[in-house]
Amino acid sequence: MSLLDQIKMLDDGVAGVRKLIPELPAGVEMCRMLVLISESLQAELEHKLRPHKLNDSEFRTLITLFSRPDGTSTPGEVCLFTSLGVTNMTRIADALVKRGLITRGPSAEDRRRVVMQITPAGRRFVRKMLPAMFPRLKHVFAGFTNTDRSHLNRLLRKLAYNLNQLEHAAGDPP
Amino acid sequence: MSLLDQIKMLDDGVAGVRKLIPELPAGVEMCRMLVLISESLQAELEHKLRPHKLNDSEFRTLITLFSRPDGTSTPGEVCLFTSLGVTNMTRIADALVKRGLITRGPSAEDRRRVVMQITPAGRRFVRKMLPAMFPRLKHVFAGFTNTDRSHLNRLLRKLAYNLNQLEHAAGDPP
DNA sequence: TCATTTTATTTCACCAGTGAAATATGCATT
DNA sequence: AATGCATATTTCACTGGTGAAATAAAATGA
Repeated sequence: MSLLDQIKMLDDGVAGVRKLIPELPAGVEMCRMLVLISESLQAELEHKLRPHKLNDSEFRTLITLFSRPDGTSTPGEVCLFTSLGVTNMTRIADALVKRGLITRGPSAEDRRRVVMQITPAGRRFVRKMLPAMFPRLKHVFAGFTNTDRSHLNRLLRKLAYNLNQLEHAAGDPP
Repeated sequence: MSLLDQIKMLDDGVAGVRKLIPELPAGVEMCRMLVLISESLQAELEHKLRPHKLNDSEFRTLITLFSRPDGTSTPGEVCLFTSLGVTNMTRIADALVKRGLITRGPSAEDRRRVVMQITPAGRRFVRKMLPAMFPRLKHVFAGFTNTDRSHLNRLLRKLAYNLNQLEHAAGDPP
């Protein structure tokens, strides 16, 4: 089923609920739509990655190392940038090491730490893969004017701000 | 780490990549931000559900049945509305049956089918749970004017439209 | 210095989603 | 009515994320 079909069914479903519970706030459809769009974006990315036998997590990890000045970082730090859970990092790094895209070894300064470093092959991979994604990425925003873009950016950040408050509020907002 | 922190790290990370690959299109941050927001929304919902020992999938399934005129549907149909995979439906229905929120039995007309029906307890549960979520849901859109809302709605649907085209295009867009 | 606490990574058991294949029924065509 | 195709659900093996606990090294400080 296509994304638009999914959204259609979502709208129908919410309409059905609203008939029974009219107080249902207006934002539900948008929240769910946002989730659907996000899933579709992820799927799009994974689709591009699959032929190379990498998944989103592994790619994000690789890119994070790529973007560091010296191409190195530690599992904990990578997780800060990628929003991945630390516990996954071991497995992800295992996979990248096996593919020869990064190396991993103990840190000299602090022996609790592990340093991950992108290899030349890893750098080549990123430099080849990333640009290959640009056309599709651009198409996602096709027909968006500059003000469209900046509106969307502003509204998403506002949403994030509100959500952030919710995270920190224990119970219901006043 | 809070959502705003995550977005901060995301922005920093993308900036780092852009230094090395300046052609990186403008939309990346927004795409990733969208995913982060979606994850946060999901987490928020699951947080509300956890005390009741239900997860998002189970709740969506329950609400779908709730919204049907006769409170019944089939696994396949529920999946259309919820965007869940059919293969998960067995397990999800198992859980809901065990909790006494739905019943499940063979269909009289078509014996390939299974009919799921929400129980009175299930209806009570929805009627109690849903309104409890409204305050937080409203807070997500706090500070949004009506035009904000309709802009966001329009832009998200436009995004969905573009993504939908990508799904159907085999390779890169022309 | 030695005990305590903090930090970094890993391991493990569990939960949830996925695609491929199995099963079972219905439907259509000969 | 028999064959083959379509539909609906389930099963299964696999992948990936999560929290709690294990491990190990550094930092703190009496």
